[in-house]
Amino acid sequence: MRDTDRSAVRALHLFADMTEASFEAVVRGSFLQSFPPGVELLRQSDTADFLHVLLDGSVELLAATAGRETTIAVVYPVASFILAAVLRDRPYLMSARTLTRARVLMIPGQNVRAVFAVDPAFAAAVVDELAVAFRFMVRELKNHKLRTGAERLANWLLLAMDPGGAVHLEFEKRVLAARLGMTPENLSRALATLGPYGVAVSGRVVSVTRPDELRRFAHPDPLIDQV
Amino acid sequence: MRDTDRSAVRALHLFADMTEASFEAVVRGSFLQSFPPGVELLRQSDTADFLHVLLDGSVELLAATAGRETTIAVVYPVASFILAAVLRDRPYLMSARTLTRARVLMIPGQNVRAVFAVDPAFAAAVVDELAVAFRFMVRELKNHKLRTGAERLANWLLLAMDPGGAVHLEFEKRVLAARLGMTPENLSRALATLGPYGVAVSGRVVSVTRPDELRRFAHPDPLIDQV
DNA sequence: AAATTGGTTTGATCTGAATCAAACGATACT
DNA sequence: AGTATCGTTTGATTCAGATCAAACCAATTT
Repeated sequence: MRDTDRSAVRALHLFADMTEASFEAVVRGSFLQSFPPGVELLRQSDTADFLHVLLDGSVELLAATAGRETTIAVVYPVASFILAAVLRDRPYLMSARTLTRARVLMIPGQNVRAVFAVDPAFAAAVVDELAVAFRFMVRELKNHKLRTGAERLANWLLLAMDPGGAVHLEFEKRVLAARLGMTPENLSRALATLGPYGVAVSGRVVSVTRPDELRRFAHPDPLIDQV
Repeated sequence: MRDTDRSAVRALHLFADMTEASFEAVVRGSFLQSFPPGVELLRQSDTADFLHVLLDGSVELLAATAGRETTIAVVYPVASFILAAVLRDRPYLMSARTLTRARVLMIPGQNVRAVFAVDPAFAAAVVDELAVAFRFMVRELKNHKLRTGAERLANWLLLAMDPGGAVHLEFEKRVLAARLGMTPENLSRALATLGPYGVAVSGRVVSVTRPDELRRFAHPDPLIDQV
């Protein structure tokens, strides 16, 4: 690993407080790798050999059964993924696929488990990360079970818009659709249904002209949307 | 706490490996309480003051927003709940309500966080519990997004049936419906649609006469259904 | 400039599930 | 025994989304 990468990794919440010796022990045998878009990083049901930490780009977590497939979450830097599988040394429950070009740090699961046992600061950081991940999953489940597609979209827009009310999509709409748990066709329709609440689309720019009205439609809820 | 309760609690996975001193520190200020059915143990958005451990009975975890409500999970003994909120000292994301008469051990969140910092065995158990909870949530999300109601029911029956193919429901069908994420009406219809695959209902007993056929319909998947 | 490509939008249809409403059935109560 | 109560079932309707299909549009290639 290059020195500049090393210090970037060291600064991550997960590794910030641990001792230098522990950090060495975790990083030994790890490798940092770049991937092009659309690469499958790991497949559900494989055994959890490496903890993955996303440093750049974006990664989609997805799950499949009986010929169907769904996006569970989209990961942005800096975040670890599949920590739970690594800690328990069990098979992955989800597959992971790069959406964009991505840089990923891969840490042998053994290292994580070994250092966890001896460095309390690392243990605390791991628990924190895991608790956040758990709560994220609960939020996602609530978002999905308690809201319609248009409502999920409205709340997403309210969070993503800049102070001027503009949202610049930095990825394809199909990706946003997957992230929001709907088909591209339905995203298109959902955007149309938000028209009367002051939402207008022009290519990759969505403008929210009457945020208060959109908020009334969206019913934002800190227990779901808050980061 | 009575001695017999004390040793029951001590035997829990979460507390089994910790030192006696740590256990004392966790349990000091905890209390064991019995509740009748239908009692709200905690409400979403309240601050997480107590870690709850269910010793007897069953508890429903539910979430609400904008006037809608949904069941997230049903907890059976012995299991902790809302561990993540307690560890992070953040508001609960879900409410909890007893389904049956229930005995619950309530541990001050401070105790959990304090002992976590000093007892590695306890820290390890906490992480284990949390990782299991996370993976449970992923499974639930997959179960819900990738399957129809009838399929969820079919898989539930396959897991719940005894070797003779009988399932004795020990709760009302409305509770099962909530657990499976559907309305009571749709549970009734789902049971009817499974008729051609050898499922017959008689009061609170469901019999599966042709398990292999039901399995073909259900597409059981270890990454979703396995415990 | 014409053609190809791939993402997006629009329209029509179909399916899964919620809702509304009424009937049904078992149990507890008077 | 008769009656209220509550959970369950059945039927009709509505709604949210997925799917299928075609049109559209923009960017790039030839």
